[in-house]
Amino acid sequence: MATIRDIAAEARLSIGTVSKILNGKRKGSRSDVIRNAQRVYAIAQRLNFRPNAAARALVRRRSSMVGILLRNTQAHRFHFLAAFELILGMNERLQSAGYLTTLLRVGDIAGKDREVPRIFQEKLIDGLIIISGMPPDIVAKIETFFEQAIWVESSVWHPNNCIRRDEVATGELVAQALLDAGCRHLLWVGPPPVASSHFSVAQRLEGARRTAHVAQVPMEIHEPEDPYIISEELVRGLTPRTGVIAYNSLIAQALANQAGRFGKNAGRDFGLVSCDSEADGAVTFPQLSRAEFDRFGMGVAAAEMFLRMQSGLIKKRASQLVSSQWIAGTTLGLY
Amino acid sequence: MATIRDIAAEARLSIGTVSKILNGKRKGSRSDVIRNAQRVYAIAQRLNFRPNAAARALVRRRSSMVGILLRNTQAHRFHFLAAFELILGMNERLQSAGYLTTLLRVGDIAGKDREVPRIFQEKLIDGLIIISGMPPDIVAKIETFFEQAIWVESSVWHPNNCIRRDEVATGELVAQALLDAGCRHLLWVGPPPVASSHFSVAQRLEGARRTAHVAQVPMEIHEPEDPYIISEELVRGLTPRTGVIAYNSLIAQALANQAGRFGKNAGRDFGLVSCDSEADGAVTFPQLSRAEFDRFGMGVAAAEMFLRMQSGLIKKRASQLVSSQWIAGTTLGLY
DNA sequence: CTGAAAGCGCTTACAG
DNA sequence: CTGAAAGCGCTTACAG
Repeated sequence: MATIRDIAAEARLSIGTVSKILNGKRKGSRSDVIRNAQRVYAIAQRLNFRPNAAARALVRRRSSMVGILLRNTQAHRFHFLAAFELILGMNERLQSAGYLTTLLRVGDIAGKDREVPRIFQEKLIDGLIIISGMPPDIVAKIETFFEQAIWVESSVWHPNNCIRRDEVATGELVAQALLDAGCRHLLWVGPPPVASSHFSVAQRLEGARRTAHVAQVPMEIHEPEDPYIISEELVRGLTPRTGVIAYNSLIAQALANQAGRFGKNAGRDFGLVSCDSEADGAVTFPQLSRAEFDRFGMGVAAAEMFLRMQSGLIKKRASQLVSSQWIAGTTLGLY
Repeated sequence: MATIRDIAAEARLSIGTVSKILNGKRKGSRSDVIRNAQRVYAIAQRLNFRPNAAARALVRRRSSMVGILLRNTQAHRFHFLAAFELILGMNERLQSAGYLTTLLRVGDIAGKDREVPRIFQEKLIDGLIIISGMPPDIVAKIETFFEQAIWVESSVWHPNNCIRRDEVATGELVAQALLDAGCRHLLWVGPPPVASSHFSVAQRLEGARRTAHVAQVPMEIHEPEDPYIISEELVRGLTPRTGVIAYNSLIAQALANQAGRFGKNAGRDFGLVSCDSEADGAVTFPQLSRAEFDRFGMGVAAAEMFLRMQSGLIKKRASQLVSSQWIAGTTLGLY
């Protein structure tokens, strides 16, 4: 592995000078200066020279690395797939700003058994981006160690440094669409709310509930243990006046599949909307009327937030709520 | 930010001693030795001390970081979602071995416009894990800069350091299942093969073709521009003796959706299998008969390969082919 | 512009 | 065990 010292020796220059040349810190145009630079470039290239990032980080006092923290649990696998789009968005923006991203996953079992991620044991990253909710002890650790943290789609919500989807508005949006289409009663199908639920579970329902309330339309709530298993009874109860609100598009797809078995079609025999749109859903179930949400874009926005924070231009960055977009589809119901 | 020097000052010990204590490099039991250690621990804790990773990496001559290289293209989004499971598997294993993973994405546009990822410009990672195919110029760059590289699900296939799914066997597996179920003609539905196609496109088809050939059963091939759009004509042609082989479960789901509109049911009115099973598919279309594949597990295996390589126990690690598993489902067809 | 020197924060032979 | 010293590979004031 060639070092700057090897280049200096070959070029018969000091390592300081080589460093300056390689970092473009000279602007002179004297012929010997130019020639030195060209010699150095040539040697560096021939030797496959690449500066040692650790040495650089040490002297610059920053690593230009950002950590992306995920929760490491089996139960969150779908959320994880969605998280990937966020991550790719962050990666895109951060990579182009010269940052490297490192994926960190933190377990769920609190206490001594839990392996403490290396990131809490070493000074390594310049800052942290946290995706989704975290257990309280992890949140506490983050707040002690990382001044520079951005919370994305997380249960943590401060006036600053947070970004998340406006889930209440999403619930309102889809419920209103069903009402506008003529539905006279609503039916919510979502996962059971538990303490560790993602905030979207409660907020989407809350938004739908509000809208139903204002319109004085009744809303029934289904929160089965496994929301992807749709009961026959539920399907039998569907009428053209029913507007089903699925928490996400997987539930919507499962419901449409099950309804199909009983000869019922979403859009013809009942109304169906989803609060969310997973990547695959847009391909396999494009007719689904739904609220969509640009996760990649939010990743970019979160990275932007992070970069501004790093630049020190502003110590704090006001939190952002991101709106959903409406995708009409054909499963809305009667007009 | 506290450094080891701060601790040394407070503890009235030399920084070398503090370093040794913090790294558990002493085993004496003299009372003053023990007391020193405890003082140092206490001070480190109080000061929120974490060793500087860059300094450590510099002196140890290794960063304990692994790069995971992905291809950055719009066209690969579905592949990317699958890649995430691989990544999580790698991350799991590597994190527990004290490695940090950094996500690298490399663009598709060759030539000067393409931003050279920082990873090719700095000495930073101990090794690289490459996921999926890469353009030739990138492959060349990797081979010059990284001796320690593992190729995962990639078009690159050497006798060593590679791991991928056995796609020919997968094609054989699903085709045989249809034949065993009594299908008398097969129908392949997949993406059009182009130069940059993933190797699985050609290999799955190849496997199916071989099996059909051996059984002397005809096989028709559909490779529409957009394989997720299933034509009415195709659906009309389906009979109980037809065995449809979908390249992946998204295509299978799209086909099942479209067939449903014409009152045709997979498993009753025709046979349907998928060569692959995306995460979402298992939830929304559990009845689908398909070949499955543990991506997380492959990620772990790839990480394992990497770790052995790093440990230097073996310079090269023989390449591995991973088999698919058969998930029976109910869409197979007549018996 | 160029070079010698100090220093980033650690680890690790080497004496004591 | 402990401490002083060298060194990991760079960057950057400071003189010249």
